[in-house]
Amino acid sequence: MARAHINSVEVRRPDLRRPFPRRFAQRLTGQRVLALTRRAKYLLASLSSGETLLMHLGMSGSFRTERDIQAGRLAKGAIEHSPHDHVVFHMSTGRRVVFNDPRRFGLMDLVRTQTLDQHPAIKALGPEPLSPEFTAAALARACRGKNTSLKAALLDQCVVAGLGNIYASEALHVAGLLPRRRASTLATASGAPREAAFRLTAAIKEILESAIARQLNVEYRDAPFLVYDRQNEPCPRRNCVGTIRRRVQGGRSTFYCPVCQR
DNA sequence: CTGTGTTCCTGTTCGC
DNA sequence: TGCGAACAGGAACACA
Repeated sequence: MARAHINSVEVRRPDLRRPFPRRFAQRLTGQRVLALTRRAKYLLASLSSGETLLMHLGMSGSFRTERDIQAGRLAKGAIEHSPHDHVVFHMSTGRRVVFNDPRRFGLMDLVRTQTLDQHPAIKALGPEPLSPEFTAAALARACRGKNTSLKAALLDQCVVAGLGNIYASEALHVAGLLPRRRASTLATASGAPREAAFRLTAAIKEILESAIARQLNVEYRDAPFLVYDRQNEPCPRRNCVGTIRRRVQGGRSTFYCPVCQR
């Protein structure tokens, strides 16, 4: 849990995907970070001011921390820095937290912690996939009557929060479901979950848990995916003779096995 | 309202 | 080697 103070903040450009909120640096300066949490793909730092710093990495964003070497006697502007280091938090611990984002699809906003749930980016989010609330029944309900594909439904953050393009393909493969299958086929006419909904819910939980475990283990961090980025390779499922295909769906690459996914 | 396509931006990789 | 095209892990927005 974080307890450091933000001594100062450098904001090196006026915007990322959207403008920084007004008086951004001033509102952060001197604040203590009470907690660092997450909702879907949003990082949340709750501050002693009663505001929460809401951050999103977009596609190319990242944070790093390093020892905060003070400018000292160097002239202002004499320090070289990466053109994509857009925000630097100077912390009371003597370290700095640097936000780097070449494509600038990231996002930072400040919202009152009390009304965080009303924030437009947060309020429409569906259940966390690893929470007990994310069940086959919940998934079926969210997909009931949806004319769109399963792949699109999984990327819809209202249906389930936090799945991205890679793990949508991975989960559909584990569940044995075709990405283009209609989302509505997860539910019966009355909205009850069909077997496919149970399989997909379990597959999502399984794929995310193993992904997290992998990220926690340096040795396996770069292990290959099951189907993502593996077009023309043999299907990894035991006894399946299929070949992984790639197709563009809703403008995003989708990978699947046409033999074992139905 | 629902579903699909476009757009934001820059870096890397691929094919000629 | 150089060059342009295609593509990249996200989500807001415009539009049919």
